[in-house]
Amino acid sequence: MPELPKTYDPNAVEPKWYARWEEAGYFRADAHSSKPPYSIVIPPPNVTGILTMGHVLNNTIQDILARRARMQGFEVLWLPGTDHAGVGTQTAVEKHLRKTENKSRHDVGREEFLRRVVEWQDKHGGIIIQQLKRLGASCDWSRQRYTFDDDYVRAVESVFVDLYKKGLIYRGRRMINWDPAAQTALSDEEVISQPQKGKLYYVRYEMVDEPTPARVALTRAGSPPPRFIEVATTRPETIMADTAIAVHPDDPRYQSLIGMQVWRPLAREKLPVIGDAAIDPKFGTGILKVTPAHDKLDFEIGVRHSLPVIDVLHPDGRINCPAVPELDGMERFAARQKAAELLAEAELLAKEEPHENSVGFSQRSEVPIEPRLSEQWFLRYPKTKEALDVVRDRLIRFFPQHWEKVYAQWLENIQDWCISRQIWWGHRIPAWYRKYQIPEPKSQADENTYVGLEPPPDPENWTQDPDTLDTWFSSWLWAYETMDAETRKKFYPTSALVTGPDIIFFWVARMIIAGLEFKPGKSDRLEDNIPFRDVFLTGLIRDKQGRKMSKSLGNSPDPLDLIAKYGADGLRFGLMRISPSGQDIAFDEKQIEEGRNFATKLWNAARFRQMHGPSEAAPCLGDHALSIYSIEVMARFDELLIETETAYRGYKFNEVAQRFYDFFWGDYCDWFIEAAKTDIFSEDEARKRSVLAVMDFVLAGFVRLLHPFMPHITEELWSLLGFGGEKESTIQFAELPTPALAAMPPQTIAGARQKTAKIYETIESGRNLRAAAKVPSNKKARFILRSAGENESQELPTISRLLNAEDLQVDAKFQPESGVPVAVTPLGELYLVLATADKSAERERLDKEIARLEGEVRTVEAKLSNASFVQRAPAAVVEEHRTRQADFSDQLAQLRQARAAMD
RNA sequence: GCGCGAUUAGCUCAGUGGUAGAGCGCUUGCUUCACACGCAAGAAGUCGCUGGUUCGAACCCAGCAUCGCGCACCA
Repeated sequence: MPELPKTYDPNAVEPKWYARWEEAGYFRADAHSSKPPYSIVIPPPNVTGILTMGHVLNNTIQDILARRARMQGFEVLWLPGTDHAGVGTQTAVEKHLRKTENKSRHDVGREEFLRRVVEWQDKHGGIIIQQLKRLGASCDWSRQRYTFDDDYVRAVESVFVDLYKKGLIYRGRRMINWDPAAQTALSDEEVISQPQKGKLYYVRYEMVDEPTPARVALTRAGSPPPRFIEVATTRPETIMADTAIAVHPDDPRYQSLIGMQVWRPLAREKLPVIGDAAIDPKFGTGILKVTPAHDKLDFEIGVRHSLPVIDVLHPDGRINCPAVPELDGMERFAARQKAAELLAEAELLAKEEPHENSVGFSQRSEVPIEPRLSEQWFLRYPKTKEALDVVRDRLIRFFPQHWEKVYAQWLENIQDWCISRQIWWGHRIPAWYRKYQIPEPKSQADENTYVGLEPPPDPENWTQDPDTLDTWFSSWLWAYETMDAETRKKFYPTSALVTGPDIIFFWVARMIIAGLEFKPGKSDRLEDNIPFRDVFLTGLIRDKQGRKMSKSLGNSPDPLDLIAKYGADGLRFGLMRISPSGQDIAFDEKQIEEGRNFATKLWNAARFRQMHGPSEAAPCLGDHALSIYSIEVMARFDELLIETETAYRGYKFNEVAQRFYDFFWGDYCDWFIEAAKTDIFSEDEARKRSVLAVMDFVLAGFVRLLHPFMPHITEELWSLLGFGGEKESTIQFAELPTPALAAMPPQTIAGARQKTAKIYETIESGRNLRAAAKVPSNKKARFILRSAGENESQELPTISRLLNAEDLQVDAKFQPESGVPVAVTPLGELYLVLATADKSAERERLDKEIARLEGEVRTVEAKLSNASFVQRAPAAVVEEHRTRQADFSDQLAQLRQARAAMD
C-alpha cells in the first residue's frame, strides 16, 4: 500500500481523479438501465459566462444530489448544457466591436454580426464547462446540450408555430417595456423598479379662450373659467406628445373643465380636457397630462377616449420632435432639464418640487426603460390553472415551501408575455410577412402573415420577421427538449431542480407551464408531465456587508482562485456548511478556509490510521471484543446516519455538512481516536486488532457519507486505504453505510454508552482542574480518584492518557491535604496532586463552583415544588428534573465537604 | 398598499415547548509519538420590544419596532 504523503495537495489530487472518472464513463447515464432513475437538468449557464460563486453553490448542490443518488443505487442523469443568452451575449459582442473597430452591429450588418457572435462564442464558450469540471461536477458530458443545437432550435420553432396555430401566440401593437440602450422590447420580468430621486414639475397649461356657450352655462355662477390650469408631471420632455388633459369626472374642482380645451405649452396645439376615473384627485394638482405614447396608464386612457398617439422618442431614447428644435435630437434626460428651462422662460413653469418615485430599469442594461407602443409578439399563457394546481397539490414541491406562495402570486396575476426581441442573437421568429400586403378587407390579417417551420413556398414574395425570441422562450423547454425519446422515457420528469429564487418567474414557472402544455411525458397524466418533482431554491450569496455580489462592486471572489487556495473540496464543503436553506448567504473566505481545514483533518486522521498497518476493506468486528469507546463512536455514527438522512430529505445541506463536521472532528478524532490510542499502542494484539477494525469501519463509512460533499479527497482515501477491496473499485458507486450497531442488544449499547459518558465527563473535569491550577499542557500531572467502584478499573490507562496524567491512582480512602484541587465526577472525587497547592486559589475555585451548583439546585427545586408542573408536565420531564436534582445535590454536598475541610 | 423573510455571544449563523449552542474572533497554556490548516481549557448572551396562551416560551399566538426582498402603485 502506498504511504500517504504528509500533506494533502488538492491541486494535484483533484484533477487526477476527475480525469479518471470522466475516462471511465462513471457519469454516463444509461437509458436502458434497470436501476430506478434519478435525474437533474442543469440550469444552463451562459455559454460565454465564467463561473461565479452562485454557480458554485448551485452546482455543488446538484452534484451532491447526483453523487448521493448514484451511491443509493439510482441510475443517475445529470444533464448539462449552456444557454445562448441572447441579450447578454449580443451586448458583449457589440461592446467588443465598438471598442476594437468603432463599429455598430448595423455597420457590419446582420449576417456578419452573427458570424462575429459565433466567433465570440467559440472563443469564450466552454470555459465555464471546464470550470464546472474543476469543481467536480459529475455531469453526463456526453449529453451536453446547447440552446442553439440544431434540433433544439427546431423544437423552439415548432413550439412557436404550435402555439400560434392554437391562437395563444399573437402579434399586436401594445404598450411594451422598451430598453433604449439594448434597443429591444423586454418582458415585464426583465424590468426592475428602483426608487429614483427626481422632480415634480408643475406646468401651467393655458385655457383656450373659447369656451362654448353650453359650457359657460355649466360653470358655477360668477366664477369664470381660470386662465391657466396646473399639471404636475415628472416628464416635461414628453409634453409634445400630450394629446389630452384629464381630470377625475367627480372632482368638484375641475368637473366644469371637462369638454374645454387647453393649449399644449410645447409644440403648441389645442388639447381637449377629458374626464376619466383613473385619475387620482389626490396626486399633484389632480390634473393629468395624457401622453398615450409614453405611459401605460395614459395609453389606456387614450384608448378609452380615442385619443391620437404621438411618439416623440427615437428608439435610442433621444427626442424626436422637429416642431421643437431646441429639444429635437436631445438625449431624454438632458431634454427633461431643457424642457423645464423652456417652460420657465415662457413663464409656464409654476414650480418644481423634489419627488421620489420608482422607475423601471432594464435588468440587463441598467438604464430606465421607456413604455413604448410597439408591434410585438405575445404569448397568452396556457395552463395557468393547472400550473397552480400541481404545486398546490404537492405534485411539485418547493423547498423551502414559502416560495410556493411567491409562485402562486405571480401565476394569479399573470400578464401576456412579450416574447419578441429586437436583437439578432437568438432564435429567429418563424414568421414571414407579404412584401406587398393584400389590403385587409375584413379581418383576414393572416393573409399577410405566414408562420411555419419552413419558409413560405414563394419566398420571393415574403420577408421574414427580423426579430428573435426571448431567451427564456427557449429555456422553458429545457427540462425535456434536452432529452431524446429514450432518455425522456427513462428520466422525465426529472427528480429535482436546483436554482436561485430570482428565476422562479423567468424559468421555473414557465417550465412547469411548458410541461403541462406540451405533455412530453409517457402518458397524459399530470404527474408524468410536470418537469420536476422537487424544486430547491438556493439562497443568494452576498458579501460580508450583505451586498449582492456583482462585477461592478468587485466584491465577488473568483471561485477558481478559491479552488487554487483551498481545493475544490474545501470550497464545496465550506460553502455548503454556511448555506442555510431559504436564507441568503453572507460570504466570508474564512468559511472556505475551514472547509480546507476539514479536508486536512480528514487526511491526517487517515494518515494516523495508516501508520498502524494496512486497513481492511471488510473490517471484522467481533462484538464481544469491542471497547466501550468503539461502541460509543459507532452509536454516534448511527445517530449521524439518521440525522443526516432527515436533513437531506429537507434539502438542508448546511445541517448535513455541520453534522459531518461535528461527528468527524469531535466524536471520531477528539474522543474516539484519542481514547483508542490505549489499545492501539498496547501489546494486546486482540484489542489492537479490534480497535483498528472499528477505526476502519467508521472511517470507511464516513468517507462514503462525505463523498457527495468532498468527492476528490474521499476517492483518494478510498483508494489509498484500499477500502474498495481487491478490485480496487471506485467510491462512486459504493453503497452508503448502514447502521453499525443494528445487531447489538440495546442494553449492551446503553451500558457501554453510560460508562463512556461517565469517563468522558471525568476527563473533562480533570482537564479543567489542570487548567485552573495552571499546569502546562505538556506537563504530566498526578491524579487520585477517590472511588469505591471497581467497574472502571480497566479503563484507568485511557483516562490517565486523556488527562495527560503521570499517574492516576484509585484510592477509596484517600484523605487529601487541605487545598488539593478536587472535582466531583461521575466516577468519584478526582484530586489533582500538586507539589505545592495554592490554597486560596482552590478556595476561590470551589466557592465559585458551589455557587454555580446552588443556582442549579435552586432552579430545579423551584420547578419540582411547583405542583402544577409535577401534575401536568410529562412524566419523563419530571423524572429528568428529579434525577438532575439528585445529581446536583449530591455533587453540592461533596463539594461543600471538600470546602469545609479547607478551613 | 399587499406579501415574504430576518432580528440569539464581538462577527457569521444553528436551535419548533422542558439545563441557551457551533465556527470564527478573543483570553490562557502547549511543537505531547496524525494534524499549529493543530490540541486542551476559558470568558462572553435581559434570545428586538410589549402583551397573550401554557405548569413552563428563544420556540406557539397577537401587536409593535428595525433591516432586507418581492409584487402593485407612482402624473
